[in-house]
Amino acid sequence: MSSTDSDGGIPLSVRVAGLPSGKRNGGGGNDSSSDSDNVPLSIRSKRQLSSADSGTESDQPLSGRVKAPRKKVIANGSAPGPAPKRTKKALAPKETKRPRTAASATAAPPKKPAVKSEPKPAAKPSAAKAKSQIDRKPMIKAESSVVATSADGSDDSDNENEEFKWWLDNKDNTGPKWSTLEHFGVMFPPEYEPHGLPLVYRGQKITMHPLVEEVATFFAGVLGSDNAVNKVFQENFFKDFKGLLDKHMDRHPVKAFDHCDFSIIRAHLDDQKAKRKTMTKAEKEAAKKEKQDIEEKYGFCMLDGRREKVGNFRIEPPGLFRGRGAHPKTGMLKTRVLPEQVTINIGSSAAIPDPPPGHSWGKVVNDNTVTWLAMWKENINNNTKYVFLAAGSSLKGQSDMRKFDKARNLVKCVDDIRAQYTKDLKSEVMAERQRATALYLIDRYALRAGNEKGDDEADTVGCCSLRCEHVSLEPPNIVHFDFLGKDSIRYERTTDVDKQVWKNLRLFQKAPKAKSDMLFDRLSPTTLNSFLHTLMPGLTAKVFRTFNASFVFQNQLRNTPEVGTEAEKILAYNRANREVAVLCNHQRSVSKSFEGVMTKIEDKLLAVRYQRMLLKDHLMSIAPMLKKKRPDIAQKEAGVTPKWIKGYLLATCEVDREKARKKFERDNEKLKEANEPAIPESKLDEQLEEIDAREKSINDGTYEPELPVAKNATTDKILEKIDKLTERVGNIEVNKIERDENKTTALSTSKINYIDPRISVAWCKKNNVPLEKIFNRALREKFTWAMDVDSEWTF
DNA sequence: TTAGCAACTTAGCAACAATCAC
DNA sequence: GTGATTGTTGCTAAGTTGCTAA
Repeated sequence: MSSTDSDGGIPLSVRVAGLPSGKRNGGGGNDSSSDSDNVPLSIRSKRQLSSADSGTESDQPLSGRVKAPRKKVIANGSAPGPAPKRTKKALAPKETKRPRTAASATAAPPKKPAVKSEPKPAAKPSAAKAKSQIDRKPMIKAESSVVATSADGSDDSDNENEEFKWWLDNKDNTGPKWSTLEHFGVMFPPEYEPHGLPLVYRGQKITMHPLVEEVATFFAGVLGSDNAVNKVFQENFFKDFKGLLDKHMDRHPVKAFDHCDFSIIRAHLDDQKAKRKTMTKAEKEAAKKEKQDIEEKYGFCMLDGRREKVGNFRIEPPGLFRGRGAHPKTGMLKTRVLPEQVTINIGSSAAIPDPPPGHSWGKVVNDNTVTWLAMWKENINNNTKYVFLAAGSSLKGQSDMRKFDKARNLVKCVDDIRAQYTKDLKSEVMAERQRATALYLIDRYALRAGNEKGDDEADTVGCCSLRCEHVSLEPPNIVHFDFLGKDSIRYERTTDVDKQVWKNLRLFQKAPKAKSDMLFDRLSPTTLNSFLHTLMPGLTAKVFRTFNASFVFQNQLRNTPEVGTEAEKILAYNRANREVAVLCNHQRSVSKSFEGVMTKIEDKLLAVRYQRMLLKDHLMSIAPMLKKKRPDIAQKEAGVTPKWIKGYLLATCEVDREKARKKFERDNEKLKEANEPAIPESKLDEQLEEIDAREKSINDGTYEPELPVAKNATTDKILEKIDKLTERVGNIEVNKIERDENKTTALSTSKINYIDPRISVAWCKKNNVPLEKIFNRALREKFTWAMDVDSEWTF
């Protein structure tokens, strides 16, 4: 099934998206504006209207005039008027006024009271005892729960913990996240080791203070990337770099970025990289062992007595902030995190991990209402960074399962919700009409909620933060979206919408609004989500994305051929996955090697077809009667033209020459090592002459190609070989199509985050496709909880 | 009412590892 | 065995959501 259709090339999933019912749009055709004024509000709408009526301008009756965003009024205390971008107040890093966690010894109790199910120890075990204490605990294999359900036959009986299937417990998840928690803390990046190489400034070599040199080395590391030539990146880097120069180096001459030359340091980095590549086997083994030891120590924790994998146990190393898109802070120095900045969260009876020698932890808390093991604040945006458990852990799994179950609940009430917002599209209350329109877009196009952003962030938007300039309208009901979404990924789509939605969008853009004004000036994710809570417990804008992704996927899987090869079934699976990725606008940049790879695949395809052609021709010459039984034998091979054949054959000559030379060199090197006489050069010359003769015959047109079967092969043997080549052709074609279709679409994001894994498991069971063909190890680990569903399970 | 924050999920990319083709 | 290619993993930025203090 094609992913597009005749009316405008809009992806099918986007237009109709395999909806749970045919009621997606409700009032598609009936949209006279006089209607809208007379539609009786539902009881719910009326109640909302009355509560919303309590005194804000958002509830004014609809009219041509649209008030400027409220925020603007409040911020300036001046008359309403068009505001440019709705922004958060610029945030200066502020001291936290409301600690949510309790420090183990001195801090006040947490605001959100932690449920302490562990008995308080009389005294803290010493840090020195920590390791021995954890070592005594039963160990669970990293992929414990996977082992229990994996098909690889590996041992799954050596530990009772491996049988722990939390998803079979019908426990509500509102209580504490854990009862006991033990871990070794976090791992810090290694200290900087100065190399002593200079920065060259206006031709003058400047040896730097180690703290300055470190930052210069960060910049040398990005040379050659887009960042290095990004003016904002350069400016932000240089500001921080110069600050360090001024602080640590008296009378340095560095004034301007443009005169800084980091190439000596860069050469050193390249050299180091090359050295790492030429490590001996023993060195590689040692490095691997060291990595394993670190992962063994920091990579696991004991959660409620079970050994669970920790995710990002490494503290982020210092470097240059690589904000995406046009981020105003990109290039700024991300400073080194010290243990004193790190808060450790651990069970109250567990041994507190040792901080690095000479340091202490910022805080140690015992908060079992949260899932993080450690946290710190980064200096760029004052954001909190957390150390969480790995994706395959029970905590993450539970959260994932809840997410998909919630989306699945939406299936039951989505028709009512759609009916509700369809009705509200004509509401007399502007706020309601905007909310309904936004909800339509979120539901139909899987848009994100779209929170406000600050001036110190990249200018990206979601549904609620769309500005008039992001939407252009074309009668009667065509909408063109063009904006930068999360990660500054462009969302560009032309589509037909419900007529009332179109009218609403036109109304929301009406003067005096400027292009840079908010499209939904009476709406925010908070108000939208509050409304959604009234329709279904726990419902938020985000749930629609999960719901629609999973639903579209399940519907698209219906295109799986009942009789077909495994490759064809997987192609259908990937196509369904792609529909979802397109719906969610999951893009990736085209790899640099894409064109080359496609050319190679095309060459490979033609080469196999050429082989098949030779066999067909041969068969026709020895058994022409087969033409009736196997008409495919007489069919021409697409693309295998005389011109292509000649070019291909000549290219093989060149390849064979190169091979002969290399083999000759390699063989002689081996002989030299074994102190044996070398093969004379004349042997190579003989081979090359043969190839020359072949090349000549190709050019003459007298070349007799070699058959890919024995000369005396029976017709059955030849047919068998033809069939094998046909299968290869099919596989290469499928591969080619998939690659082309996936050029700019990232399938993995939706697979990891949006598509209910139970749909995939059921599909595999139904179609006899091994799960490992569609879920890699990490996904199988992440989704252990989904493995038990049967082939008939539906979302 | 709203700014600010905590606690999470979602996201693309680059480095690394595994596999493939020769 | 080696280099090329492909798949996987780790990293960390960038979102969403819910809550609370002011």
